[in-house]
Amino acid sequence: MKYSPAEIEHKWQKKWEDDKLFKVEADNSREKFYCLEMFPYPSGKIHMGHVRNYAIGDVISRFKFMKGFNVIHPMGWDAFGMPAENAAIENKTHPAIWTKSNIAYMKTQLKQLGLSYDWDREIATCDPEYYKWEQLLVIKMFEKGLVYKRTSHLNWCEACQTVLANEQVEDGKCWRCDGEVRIKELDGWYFKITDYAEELLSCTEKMDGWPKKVLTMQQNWIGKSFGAEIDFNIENTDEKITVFTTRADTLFGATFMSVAPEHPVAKKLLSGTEQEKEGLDFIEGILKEDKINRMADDKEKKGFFTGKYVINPLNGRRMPVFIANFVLMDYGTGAVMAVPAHDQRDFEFAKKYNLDIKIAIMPEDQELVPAEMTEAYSGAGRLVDAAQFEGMPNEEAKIAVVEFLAEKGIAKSTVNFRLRDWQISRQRYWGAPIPFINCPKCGTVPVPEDQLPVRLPEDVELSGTGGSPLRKSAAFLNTTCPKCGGAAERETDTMDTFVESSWYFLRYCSPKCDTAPFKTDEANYWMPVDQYIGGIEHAILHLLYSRFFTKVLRDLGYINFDEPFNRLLTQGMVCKETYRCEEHGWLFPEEAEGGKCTKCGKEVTVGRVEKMSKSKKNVVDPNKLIQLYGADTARLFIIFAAPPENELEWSDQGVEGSFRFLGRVWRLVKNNLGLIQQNFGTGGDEAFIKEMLYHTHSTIKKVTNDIDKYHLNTAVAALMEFVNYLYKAETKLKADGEKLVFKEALTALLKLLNPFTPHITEELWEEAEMKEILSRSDWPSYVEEYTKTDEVTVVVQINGKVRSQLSLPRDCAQDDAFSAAFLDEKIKGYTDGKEVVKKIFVPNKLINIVVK
RNA sequence: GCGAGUGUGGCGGAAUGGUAGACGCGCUUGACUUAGGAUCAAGUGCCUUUGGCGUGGGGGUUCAAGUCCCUCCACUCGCACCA
Repeated sequence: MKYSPAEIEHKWQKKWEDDKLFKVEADNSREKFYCLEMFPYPSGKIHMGHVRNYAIGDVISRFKFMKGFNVIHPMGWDAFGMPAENAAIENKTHPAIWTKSNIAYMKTQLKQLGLSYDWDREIATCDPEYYKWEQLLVIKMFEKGLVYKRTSHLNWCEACQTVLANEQVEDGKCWRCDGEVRIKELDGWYFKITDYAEELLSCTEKMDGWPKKVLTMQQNWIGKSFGAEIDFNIENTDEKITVFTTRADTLFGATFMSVAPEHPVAKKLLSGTEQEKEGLDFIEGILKEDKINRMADDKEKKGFFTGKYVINPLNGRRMPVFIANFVLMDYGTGAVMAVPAHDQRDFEFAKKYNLDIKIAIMPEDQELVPAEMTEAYSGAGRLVDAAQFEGMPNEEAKIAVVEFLAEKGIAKSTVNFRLRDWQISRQRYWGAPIPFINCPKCGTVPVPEDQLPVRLPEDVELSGTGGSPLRKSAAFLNTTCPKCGGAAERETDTMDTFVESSWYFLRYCSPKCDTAPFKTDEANYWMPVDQYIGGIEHAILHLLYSRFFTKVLRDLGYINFDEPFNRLLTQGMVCKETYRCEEHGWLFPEEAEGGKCTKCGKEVTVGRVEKMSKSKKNVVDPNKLIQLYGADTARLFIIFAAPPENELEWSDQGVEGSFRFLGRVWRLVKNNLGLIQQNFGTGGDEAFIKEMLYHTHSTIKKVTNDIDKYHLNTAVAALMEFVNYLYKAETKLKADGEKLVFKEALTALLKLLNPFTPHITEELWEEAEMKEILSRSDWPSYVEEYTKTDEVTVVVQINGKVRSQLSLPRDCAQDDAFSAAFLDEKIKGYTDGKEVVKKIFVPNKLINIVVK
């Protein structure tokens, strides 16, 4: 009978489901393993990136399951977000309907892959039973001072009609729609993630289960720097401007000051002056620019002189104050002291506007002359023109200058972070409502716990224009203040969807809990996640936010651990070459059959290998793949084709190869069903039996170790080798004892292969009349002794080059090995008449003879 | 510019400092076949083949280097006027 996956895969999926094979409960007497894959956004159907992510997770889960761990392996839906709302506007449906039907379809797709999820733990974040608890957490955070509202200059995506967090602006464009982002002054809600900056940073040093790359990215994003805040008096006033600097040692060289266009002091300085209008226009011009433009590489530095001066606190120098396009309101204090001699940006600015350049740091090996400088000098040196600090090494002066000014109360050393508070307001409908009431008398009042969830109103017509959709529902908007009972308005912003994904892994621990977000004892049992798997694109956003939430929930007393994810595996992208027809543009692979466009017959241009994407049409539909080859082949190919963290290049021929391999497994076991069902005595060719034991046990060892290290591709390679060997061994079987060992080899093969291709192995297992379900059976163990052969091949090198090979008894003595080597004919040819200078012996491996 | 990483056959990829190229794809030859895009067997780094050369280039450490060190080159990713 031929291997036909379609027939067997459905059967086993149903069986596992009916038996609730992967349903788990917390059990303190057993060691747990939490395997988690990043949950998907229900966009409509799954793509190969999902398949790869879940295939990797499933191998690990099933492996740990067979190893006897209490494995929690949940799945759910990151169900709030823009596409549902856009689809609703387009199709005049409700986002909930669109989302739910997508979830239903994608769930059938996931089930077709035979993934070992405990579906009883499924959650969807758009479910009020989910966001109710999120709202509660936000209120708890508010009570702790970790949530606040303020007006500021925010990133606004015109296409999405909403605000974006800093992290969500990539290359000046919206992370989701690639639309242009500009600055808009708006009210917004914030999470005080900056309170945790220090801990989020310091914990990265202990997170050795994460890829270094991701940790570095997070460290850079948090961006800790040591420096000082220094006050500068505004000339002829009592007011001051505070700057942040990491180079207090260069203060003697500060000749002007630059402030961000958004800085409140900018308008204040201009106020009432004759250049006020011109100055305001200048500010306006910069703020109006979109983010791509403003952040452009070669952006020219532009400034506007406010007409006002500040006084250098060290030497009393009058420093003109400029509004400058390159100063960031977001970083430090939004104002910088400009030291053109020692800062390249200030240097360029000074050259352009003809401002003073004063040397403050003189290097040992050259003499800086302002007029001759072509770029700023930012290296080390001694202070010059520096009063009592004259001649001091600049590193010392960084501290000394601040201490001196601190005594006068005009400076303090500070630590500054690049990390900003997390802006969570979105002016959209399809998100969790922010649970506050704005009362004209009492201000911001949290919605009382017993009134949660604040549900999304059903009566909103989505148009995509005209501001926040929730404002259009009178029933939602108008309410009474829980404090004073007076008329009040509900907050109409909804939360950034990254809030939902910041704690979903906790909800999985108690998905049905209706008294709390989750049960503390269950979370403390299951968490932290032992293995988290997902795309590198979440290196900062989702992973940083989740770490923040975990720490907050710990401090709120919900949980007792510091970090959510012990180990992180960032799987690589799934790529494929692109096809293009000059007339029809990008083509789907099936439209480029035989190098000709199926629409017009023209020659197809084969492009580079790129990430599979709808826009370039270089996609392979998981449904079709499963139809053609079955889920087992799809899983096997994806695991085998590349290490999990590498890019995976799609290869139709590679898929065929994986399918062929499963066919070989199928025939091998089918041919020997009778043998497996029989019982055998002992006896037979001892060497042959030893050989079979060697192959079996070293394969068990290799596959076990490889899966532990997540070298999944080499584990599969070892299984392929094993199957190749078993085909050879099969032809030599005679005696009972040989058949017995061969039978054991086959059962080991099925077990080892099961995490990768569970359906075919389960089917063969059943046909072999094994009693229990394979997925529930034990992982095979190996006997170390069997993994060693009696004879070993020892290579003989002359001067480091391999010249011969010897077959020697395992662990033979050094002297015996050398004598054997010197007796070897080939070696004699190299050693005769030569002086042996040195002899190296590596047991069971190698001999190196150095001759002269 | 700063930071991180990667460079191995025709391709994807293997190799605790110890036989470079496991495994797979592709290719070659053969077998079985009405047929082969099924299956099986053998072969497959390169060359001027008793041998020589080979892991991006150059240098170094070592008995021994894909692996460690220095340097250069190329590519990828992340951050990017962060004061």
